[in-house]
Amino acid sequence: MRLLMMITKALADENRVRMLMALRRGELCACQIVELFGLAPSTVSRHMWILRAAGLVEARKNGRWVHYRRAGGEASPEVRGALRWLDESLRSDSEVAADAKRLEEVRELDLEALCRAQQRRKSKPARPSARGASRAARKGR
Amino acid sequence: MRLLMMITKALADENRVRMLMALRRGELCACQIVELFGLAPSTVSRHMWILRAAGLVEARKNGRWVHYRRAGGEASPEVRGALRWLDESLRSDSEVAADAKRLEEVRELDLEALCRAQQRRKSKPARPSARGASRAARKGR
DNA sequence: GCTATAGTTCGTCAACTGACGAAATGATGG
DNA sequence: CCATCATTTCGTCAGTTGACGAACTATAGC
Repeated sequence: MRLLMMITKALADENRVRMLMALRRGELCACQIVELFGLAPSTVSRHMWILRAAGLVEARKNGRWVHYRRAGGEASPEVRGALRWLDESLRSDSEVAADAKRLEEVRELDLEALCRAQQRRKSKPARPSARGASRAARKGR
Repeated sequence: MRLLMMITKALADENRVRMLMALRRGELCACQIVELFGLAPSTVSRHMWILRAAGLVEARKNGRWVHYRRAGGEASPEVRGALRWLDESLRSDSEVAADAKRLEEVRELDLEALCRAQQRRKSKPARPSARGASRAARKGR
């Protein structure tokens, strides 16, 4: 029961379900998921932690990047059953299809370029003339 | 996606999952569910409303009693798939088994007697010598 | 070593959820 | 009608959850 409840709670959030569906075609880097859903990196990290704790996804670290993929054949029957149910239920879902389409575009971007773009977006709201401000502030701890 | 999320949110509570499993062997009256789980009637009512809204259970009103049963063959594929997944995943779950055992005892009780017992439990915490107190208070609105 | 950077952890806040009791509803049976 | 009683609806409260930004960790490359 405990594992099953971890799975149902993990599936009880639309973003997490969409993330699982986005992983259907293969593994994704964290920054690609950030880009696809427009969420903060910390939020995506937390979502992936919940999915991992439930056994629904696995993570592979490669240098600075972390790649997530769905749990495979070695996963528990509960997990495999849940993923099968999702796939069957969302086979022709419009939101999932739209995500898949956007994902194709995201996949074509270079990982390095994608992360740099996110970095730029992060610093834009700050004062444009003070690029080093956040760095200086960090030093003062 | 919308129906699927209603289902996953409905399943994201352990009591609701246990209620669904308790309904596996056939329909149950609301007061039997109250007895089985030791929850307030209003709480059970709310849980059953959520399960009904997700299409997982159906209700049949018979006099003062409401009988709940699982959605059957006419239900959507999402619902049928979810119930099948639950049944497979909890086939040998100890909590579900314990509930089933207690349920056998509850089933043997007469419905009227069961409800009267709940009524008695409700008024016991009040002053023992003032049986009509709650009734009188209700009149004063 | 440093610096930059990809990702995670932590603290916080608003929104949601599950629990209950009180009051309302709706059916039964005088 | 009227009282009774099974169930539902409503209001409230505490606990949980999802979002974010700030700070931290770990890796890569100089």
